[in-house]
Amino acid sequence: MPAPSNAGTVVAAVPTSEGLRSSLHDRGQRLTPQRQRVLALFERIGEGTHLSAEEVHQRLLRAQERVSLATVYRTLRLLSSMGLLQELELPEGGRRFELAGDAHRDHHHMVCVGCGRTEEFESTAVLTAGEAAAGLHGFRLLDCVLTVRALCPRCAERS
Amino acid sequence: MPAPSNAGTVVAAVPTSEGLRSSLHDRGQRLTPQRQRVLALFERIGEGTHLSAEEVHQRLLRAQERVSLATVYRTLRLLSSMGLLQELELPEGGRRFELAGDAHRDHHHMVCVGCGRTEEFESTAVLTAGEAAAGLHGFRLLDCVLTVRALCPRCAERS
DNA sequence: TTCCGTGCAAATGGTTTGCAATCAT
DNA sequence: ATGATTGCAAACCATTTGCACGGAA
Repeated sequence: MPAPSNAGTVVAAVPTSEGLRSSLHDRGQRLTPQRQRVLALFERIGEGTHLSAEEVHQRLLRAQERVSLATVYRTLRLLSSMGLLQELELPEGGRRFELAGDAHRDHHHMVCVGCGRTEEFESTAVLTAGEAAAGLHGFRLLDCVLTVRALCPRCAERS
Repeated sequence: MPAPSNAGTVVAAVPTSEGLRSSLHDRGQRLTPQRQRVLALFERIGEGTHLSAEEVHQRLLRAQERVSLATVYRTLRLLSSMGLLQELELPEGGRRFELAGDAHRDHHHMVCVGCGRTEEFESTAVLTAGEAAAGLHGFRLLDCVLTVRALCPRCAERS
């Protein structure tokens, strides 16, 4: 299922520990090992993967990095509010998060309602449409997420 | 082209009691007053409005139509699986439902993350993009929902 | 030293489910 | 009559929160 889309030339605009530290300080908050661990996890796995809070917790445990589940939740919310992570609303599971990047204002999902298989794709047309709608109502666009519900070839066959 | 519906007589695109009855019978299920009431509520309010399970329950109570909350949940799931309702995933509140119609393959939402105000808009460009993506991966498109996260004029001002 | 952040456990709130009674067919 | 459906309440589960301790600044 690897979409070959994630071609090269990705200039890391992703905050590392130092960037994260100053961002937090600007808000009167602190850099903690837990926060570093959560962000580092997302950086490690790259932009393509969506994780639930539970999955983040499990992966950290597996990596010998102890972070309580409650803190995972708090940190996911924090990093999202800072714009470092993006929250997704996929039809299937509950809340999921992925690393935010500039590319993500224009990064969409197609989910098979039969088996849950998810493909990602990009489309500037969608972003353009979102901006048009925002302008029309005087809104300031933050990001737009298109979720295409569909049947994958295998599931389409069975129905 | 999902939901081919009734061939021949093109009367109501929206199944009324009779249509609902036969659809249910095809699945070995029954037409009950509760199911009629829930569907009728959505038909009454039209396509534009999204209701949570709790809101459906409240509205039915207000209309003197007693349906337990548990049954509301069961019925919403049932009607969605039949394609009569469409489940939305708006960032703000939990699950919401609205009447499904062909128009909804191209019917999108812009949500203010500050106050929850929601505007709807249409864009054929989005549907086109979704179809392109579906074709690319061999998927069969069911519908596509674009959620634009944004700040409404009022909330934008305060930040 | 100051308080922000963490871990734990308890609380929460939306959604689901077991079961006996009820109703559509 | 038969089995699907309902209502109720208890069960569930993901997420949030109160509180005391520990650690960044």
